[in-house]
Amino acid sequence: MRLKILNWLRRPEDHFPPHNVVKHFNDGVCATYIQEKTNLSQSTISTYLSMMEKCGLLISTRHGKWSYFKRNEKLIAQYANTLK
Amino acid sequence: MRLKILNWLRRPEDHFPPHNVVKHFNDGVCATYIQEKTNLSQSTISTYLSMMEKCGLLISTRHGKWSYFKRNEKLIAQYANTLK
DNA sequence: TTGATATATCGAGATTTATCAATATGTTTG
DNA sequence: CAAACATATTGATAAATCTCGATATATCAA
Repeated sequence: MRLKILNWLRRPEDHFPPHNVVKHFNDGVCATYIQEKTNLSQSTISTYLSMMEKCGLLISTRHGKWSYFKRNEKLIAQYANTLK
Repeated sequence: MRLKILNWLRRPEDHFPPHNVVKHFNDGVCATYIQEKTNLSQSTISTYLSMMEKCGLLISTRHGKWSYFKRNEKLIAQYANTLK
């Protein structure tokens, strides 16, 4: 599921509805949208996203009550390279 | 540990002693050497290696009583690419 | 300030994984 | 063939992971 999330976040506009307040995906996608798309519980997604941030795979930005998550391309590229 | 094994098998001559009967690494490295290097039990390594073969990550060749394992570069490249 | 909404944390159960010892099977060699 | 050696399979346990519901915390909006 976390790999899927990483994939969706490559091009958020292809996988998520537009945000209502922040009118772009510059900081990624809000946790709620990700939760809805995965059908996992809110607590699970919250944990996943913060784990992934701690790992360096994601970058999170808080805008008011929402947390947005986007890929940390630099780190992801490094991971992928290590594996390769 | 399995990632380590995959790494060692990139250049067996850098990580394993030479084979006594089969005088090359053309088919990879025998299970015993891998087991010794990992310090995992024989049964664990046997299971790991056959899992990895089933996954397509390794190719195994039996020469007499020995089983040799080498990387399946084609499949590995595909995996790495998918992840990337 | 309060209620509503978004996210975070905690504690727990079910499932999966890592790993072993014991044993079985296969292969060579004297 | 029998002993010796290499590998495979089985059954088991401890640890890790997945995932949840309940609850806590943070933030906005009226």
